[in-house]
Amino acid sequence: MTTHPSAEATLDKVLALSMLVTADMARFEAAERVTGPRLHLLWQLGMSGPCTQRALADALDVTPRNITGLVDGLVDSGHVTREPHPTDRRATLVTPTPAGAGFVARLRASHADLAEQLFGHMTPRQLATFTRGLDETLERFARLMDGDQA
Amino acid sequence: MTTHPSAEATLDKVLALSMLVTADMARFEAAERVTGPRLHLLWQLGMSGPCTQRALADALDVTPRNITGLVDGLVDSGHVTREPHPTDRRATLVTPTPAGAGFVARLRASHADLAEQLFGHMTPRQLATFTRGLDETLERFARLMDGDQA
DNA sequence: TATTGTTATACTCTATAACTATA
DNA sequence: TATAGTTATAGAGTATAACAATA
Repeated sequence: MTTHPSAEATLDKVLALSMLVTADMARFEAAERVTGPRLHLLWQLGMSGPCTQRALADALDVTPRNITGLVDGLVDSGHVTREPHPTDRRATLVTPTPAGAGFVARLRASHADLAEQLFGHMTPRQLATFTRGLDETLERFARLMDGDQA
Repeated sequence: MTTHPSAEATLDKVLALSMLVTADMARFEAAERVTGPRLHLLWQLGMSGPCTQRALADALDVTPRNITGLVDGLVDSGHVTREPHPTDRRATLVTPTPAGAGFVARLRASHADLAEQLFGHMTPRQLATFTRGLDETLERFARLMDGDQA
């Protein structure tokens, strides 16, 4: 009954899934009154712990000027504070407030919940098979990008 | 050797794939000097054919005011023109120029090429298995969103 | 009255360039 | 001299609200 899918049909489904994940994230952002780039910064901060704006600029791959704006917004919304760097008086340590830490915790919980909703029903074997397909695709992508740079 | 992946690890890989696809698209946009939202509009226009700004606003799920700005930019860059609607003098028909049509053709070719690069090496059976995993995940997502609305 | 698209206004994200304070 | 962060300036995308022309 099912004819074999074309590579293009499969890519379309990857894109569709990507859009749905993005939409789910947008819902979380709207509920928490935090924009995408600010969420990204908070997520990074949750992984790294308090760090300089320069480090955030490198991690998020945006300009230092951009980080200034994002941190300004997150200070206004009460998610982070700027603390003095203990040894370098030029630098500031962007530090989560309790509200900011709570946000990151909810974000992590939401992430885990989505994973469970999407994949929790699969048997370990099904999940392994599907994940292997993802791994292969990610590898192909890595090779593709290496090739284009060379 | 491979322990079974966790649902969360699999979701992380879906997100990683999503980011790579987005990065690939960004490269195309930069090469063509067209921004993401304008590309989206042109893609939609390629599917629908010439249509009103109102129809584009509905299709892209943005405000009519926003479409005005996007079309302004695409008129400036020579990708579309505003033509009078044959029967409704309030409306305009956003219409691709030859340059705009060429852009959409290149976008489609790029899409097909990426699909081939990512999935062309898989056997029909492997591709079918992987695609089935995607289908299941998309279905779970659909159910999840229905449930949240109810 | 309702609809199409625009003007007016405002906010966020993004970038480059010039500048200050510190290393 | 080099680095961390800011001010200044600019452009794109997004939204709401008020308005004009037309249906």
